[in-house]
Amino acid sequence: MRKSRAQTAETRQRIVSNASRLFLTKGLASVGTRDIMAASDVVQGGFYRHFESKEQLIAEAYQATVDHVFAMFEEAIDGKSPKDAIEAIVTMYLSQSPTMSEVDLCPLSALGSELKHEEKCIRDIAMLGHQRFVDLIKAQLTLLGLPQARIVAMGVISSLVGAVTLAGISPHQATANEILRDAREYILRDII
Amino acid sequence: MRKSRAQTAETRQRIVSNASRLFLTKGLASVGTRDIMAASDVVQGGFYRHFESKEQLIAEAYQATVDHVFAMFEEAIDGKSPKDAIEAIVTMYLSQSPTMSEVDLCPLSALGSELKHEEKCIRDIAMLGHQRFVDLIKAQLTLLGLPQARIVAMGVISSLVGAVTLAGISPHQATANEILRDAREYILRDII
DNA sequence: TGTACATCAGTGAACGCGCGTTCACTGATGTAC
DNA sequence: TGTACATCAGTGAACGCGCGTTCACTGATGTAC
Repeated sequence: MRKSRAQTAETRQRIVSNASRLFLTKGLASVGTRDIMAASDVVQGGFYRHFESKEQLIAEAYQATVDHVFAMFEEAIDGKSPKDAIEAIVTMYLSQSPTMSEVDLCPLSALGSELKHEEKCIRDIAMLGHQRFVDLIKAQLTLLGLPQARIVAMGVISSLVGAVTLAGISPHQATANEILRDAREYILRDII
Repeated sequence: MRKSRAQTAETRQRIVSNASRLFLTKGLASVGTRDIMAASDVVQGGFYRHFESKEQLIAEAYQATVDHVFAMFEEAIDGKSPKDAIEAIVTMYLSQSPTMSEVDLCPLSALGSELKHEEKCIRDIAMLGHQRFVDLIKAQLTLLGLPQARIVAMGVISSLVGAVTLAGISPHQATANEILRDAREYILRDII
């Protein structure tokens, strides 16, 4: 039952992709290797033909998510003025939600406090993603001529992550929307 | 081996107190009923003499933490001007850290994304704490005469929660400190 | 107030369950000649 | 290019482990008379 190299690569990618989605929506701890394999139409035992451990898959899935989120950001700001670019990113970031089925999630907000208890290699990947996000915002703020671009960029990102985290906790959609709407106003208030 | 009512109440309180500390530092999922009972010098089986389920303990521990954090806030701002009060709360909030052993943690930041997957009753308690926090900040901002006090209060809290969450993820203390320092600057910049 | 009984806090072992991981096995694919 | 063998992706069952929870039991405490 050995598969061709192309099929093997395709299966592996399908596993990473399903893992990303499941981890983001249900958390790292509550998604098991069986769930991921079942979603990928492979039996549980096959997991270790592709990955050394669940942790390695978490690392790969995280990295894939980061890359995907940044590809979306790049696409969203392409050709826009710095002002419009920042507004687009903030709006897009604050639109992510588990209830909106097909919206992509930022792992910093989706996993947040869960990452604290992961191994260093995963936290390193997470913080590299954070740094990349800071650089992206900072570059736009600098183009805008805003003073203290780094501090504002750091603050903006903390606000974004906090707002999405809090909105995710709220059992009431109205409260969640209020948190996100107010965060948008708060962040853009002195930029645009 | 039945204990007196006073001793029973004392044991129960010890369990809640230990549970709060353990949950805040290690997360809800990774702390078991055995860990909590062992830390409280009671054998695991005794758990269900005091609580119906782990979930009920989580709810009580969460509520106790919220009350404790607000008691600290009230004490910190007592007699201060609105400006000083806000600065005190922001500084205190951003000083919390698992590495600083005896600092108290806000459950919104400490548990954050983990709360998403908890039952409604716990998320309700969490959002009541959030609302209380918003009201506290909003009241001070209103005293300051700041326009849009509610929006700013919501934004400030999102920033605080996001910054502490991100700082907790960072494996490097220097990066964590930078996140917290920048958040402080970002938040206070247009208030003080 | 003193006694006889019911209550129940704490004990320590056990339950079922789901988890991450391992294993022997299979047969199509890849490789070496 | 064709053949003979080694590789290894996928299978399905099993492993040990820790979890939340349950249980029968003990004996000091609380209650009823």
